[in-house]
Amino acid sequence: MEDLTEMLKGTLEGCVLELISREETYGYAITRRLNELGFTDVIDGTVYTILLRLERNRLVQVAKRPSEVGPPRKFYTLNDAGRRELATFWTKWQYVSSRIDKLREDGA
Amino acid sequence: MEDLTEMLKGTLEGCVLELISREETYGYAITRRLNELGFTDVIDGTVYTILLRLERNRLVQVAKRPSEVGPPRKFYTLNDAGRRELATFWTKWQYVSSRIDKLREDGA
DNA sequence: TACCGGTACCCGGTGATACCGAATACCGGC
DNA sequence: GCCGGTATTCGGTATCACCGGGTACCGGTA
Repeated sequence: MEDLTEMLKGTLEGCVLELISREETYGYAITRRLNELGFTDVIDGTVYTILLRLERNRLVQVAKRPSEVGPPRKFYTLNDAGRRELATFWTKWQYVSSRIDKLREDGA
Repeated sequence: MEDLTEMLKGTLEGCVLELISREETYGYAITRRLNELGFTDVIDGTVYTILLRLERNRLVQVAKRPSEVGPPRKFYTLNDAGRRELATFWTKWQYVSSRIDKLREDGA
């Protein structure tokens, strides 16, 4: 699928939040997971900027732990603010996507 | 619904294309229509920038005609390139929205 | 020992996009 | 003559995903 970057704006961060909410995880693994899920062109640099933003906005808890196969990993967990943010993200997504689908179908 | 601007990035232009494809129309009317359709906070300034972009990218045909209730209107119609753009927009939307919905449901 | 690929993270800068605020202008009615 | 509704334009702003490069840890191999 050709360039989707503009369409991912505002939604990619929510996807990352969702993945973190499932289980404690780290940037490299999140990128891999997103690629598997069809977001094939999302690269690690993008995910790291999102993670740093989440950290700056105090939506996540961070724990650095060593890895046995490479440099240390930064593991992320949602805090209460993060869970609220995730909930409002899905509310917004539901709202926007339903309106767009509606506009597409009966359109006018 | 609170601030949706980030989530509309990359999709609002497609919505405008869709509305134009339905019938020849102009900026002010498009804004009104979008507001009715649930995009309540989208303002005329935003729509006009999109329209000028469509014009610059040669996706629309433009015809300026007088109005009986105000200043002249710029009516827009899709050309072939515009129709192709609209088609690829919906393809992308289908792709992205289905992946996000999937990620939400069975998530991992 | 030196190198290389895979793992893992960070940072400065870019381009695209929706939004904001102000300005211009046409029109009818009070 | 002013005000609200109609109609468009423009310069500037904020945010976001992306790009390119850099740093660093680790195991295997030549």
